[in-house]
Amino acid sequence: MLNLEELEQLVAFKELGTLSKVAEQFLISTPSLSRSMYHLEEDFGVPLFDRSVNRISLNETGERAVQVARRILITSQEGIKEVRDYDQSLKTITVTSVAPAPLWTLLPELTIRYPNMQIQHKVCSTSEVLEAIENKTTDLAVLPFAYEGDSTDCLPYLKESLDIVVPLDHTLAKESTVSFTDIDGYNFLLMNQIGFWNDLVLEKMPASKFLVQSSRFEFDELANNSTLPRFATNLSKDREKLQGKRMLIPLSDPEALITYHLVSLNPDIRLKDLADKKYE
Amino acid sequence: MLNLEELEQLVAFKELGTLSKVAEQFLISTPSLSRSMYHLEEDFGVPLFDRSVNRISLNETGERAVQVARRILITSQEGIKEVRDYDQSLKTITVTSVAPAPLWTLLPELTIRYPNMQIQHKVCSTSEVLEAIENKTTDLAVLPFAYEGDSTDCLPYLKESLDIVVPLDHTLAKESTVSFTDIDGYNFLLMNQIGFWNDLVLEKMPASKFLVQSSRFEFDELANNSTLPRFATNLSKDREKLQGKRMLIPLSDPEALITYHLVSLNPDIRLKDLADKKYE
DNA sequence: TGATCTTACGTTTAGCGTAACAATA
DNA sequence: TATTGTTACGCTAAACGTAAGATCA
Repeated sequence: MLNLEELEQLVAFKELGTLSKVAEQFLISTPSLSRSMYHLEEDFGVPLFDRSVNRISLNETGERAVQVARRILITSQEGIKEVRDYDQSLKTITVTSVAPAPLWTLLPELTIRYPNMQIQHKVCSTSEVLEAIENKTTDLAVLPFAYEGDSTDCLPYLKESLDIVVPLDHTLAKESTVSFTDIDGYNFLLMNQIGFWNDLVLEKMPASKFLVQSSRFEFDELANNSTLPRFATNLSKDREKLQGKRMLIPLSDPEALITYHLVSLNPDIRLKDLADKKYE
Repeated sequence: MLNLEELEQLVAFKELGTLSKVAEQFLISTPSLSRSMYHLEEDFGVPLFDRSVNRISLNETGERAVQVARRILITSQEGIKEVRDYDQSLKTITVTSVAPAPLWTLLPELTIRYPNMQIQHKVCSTSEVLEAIENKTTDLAVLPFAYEGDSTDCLPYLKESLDIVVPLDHTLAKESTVSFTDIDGYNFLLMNQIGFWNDLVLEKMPASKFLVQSSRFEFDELANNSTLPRFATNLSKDREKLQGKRMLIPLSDPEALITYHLVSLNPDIRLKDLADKKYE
């Protein structure tokens, strides 16, 4: 039966050319390696080397055996990785959400309810979340609408409504509500990595330009020290930081009020334990 | 590093269910197997089993590890076979011919010239021989025409011309030559496994029916004890067996006289040593 | 009570390194 | 003469089997 370590030595011999160098690399003696090479010939059942008294080299069959050895070693290494990854996946709950807000309550809840599990989360676009559901590459998904899978577990979780934040002397500041049509054309400050909302405002406000920020710190600095309007929601953490210098105006469009739905792809995670009770 | 024998034991455990049965099959003790299973968990680096005090079973990761183990073992077994086959191919000269006649001289010549090599031969249709050349699955090929490969070694080898053999009182017996058109419609006795000639007569004599024989003995019996016409060539071994009871009539069509060409796909086999000197 | 798995323990053996040797460049 | 591969030999560590123990059906 083949021995994977000897196969590695065979591949190393192909690359280094002499047993001495292989011995150096593997930190073993040359006699040991010499024996390994004989052993390989026994295992394959055919001669793999041309030998003169102090010279050993691969024959044609040996060259082929090196290719075969590489293939077996790769299969083995990938196999180990596959098993380890699978083991890890059993210990990890993966959450994929269209927006960050639902994660603020969901992740702590998961941490408490599954204390032995690692929680992994990701915010991305609606289409990417749907893809993750179809491919079952996530345990838990958060969508801005109900998922119409056959037997897929799906429950409403949270409502979020979009507002705009403008300086008190802004043209729009006198309005009590605005629509996307009203604000289309104004340039907005926009935080990156907010998944779903990104796509929505880009679609609804084609005439606007967005100053997209990836860093929260820089976003906050710009938000407080410029007259550029930005977005907020009923769940925004910085809702109270307006300090009377900014005005909050809700968006009247129905698309600006969405209900997040949880989708569970993992039978071990029951949504009834997680979903807000007011939806029961 | 993984051990292939332990992987086999893992697969066997999946199939047999208990270590005792695996131990029986592998002719080793159960403690040894118990240790192997612990060792596998070390190699993969993750738990593979659920253990109670006198019960061991695969967990989810273990089931996945069994699939991985099967894959590695198959890769390994196929690899060994590949190397052995390759080694064998280096010791074998494969000859693929469109007809048997060229082999009668070619095979003995090869046996003498390459005494350490096994000679393997096969007679098949022209298209199959061409395929073998393209795929390089043969060392030596015999075609009924010259092969127009770029740098491919190709030399003429032998001429063969087709005759028909009829009883003395046959309608055609008075002719000194015949064409395929003349004999189309007559039913013929035909030996199987003559490759190229089969295809030719079937193409040239669409109105004829052929009584195909696979056994040389039965063919000879029918040939001598029926009035059915058959084919022969200038190289036929049974040419002298006519005993005055049958008549040989050559075919006049140019297609009935062909020149066999040797094609070598193996640089170690030089055609100059094999091809008939009269073509030089 | 029989079947199953694990632990403990003594033994065997397979594999390793050192030393020595032969041959090459 | 330095480098390389193989053989010989003694030793170590890994692997094995037997025996014994614990648990479950």
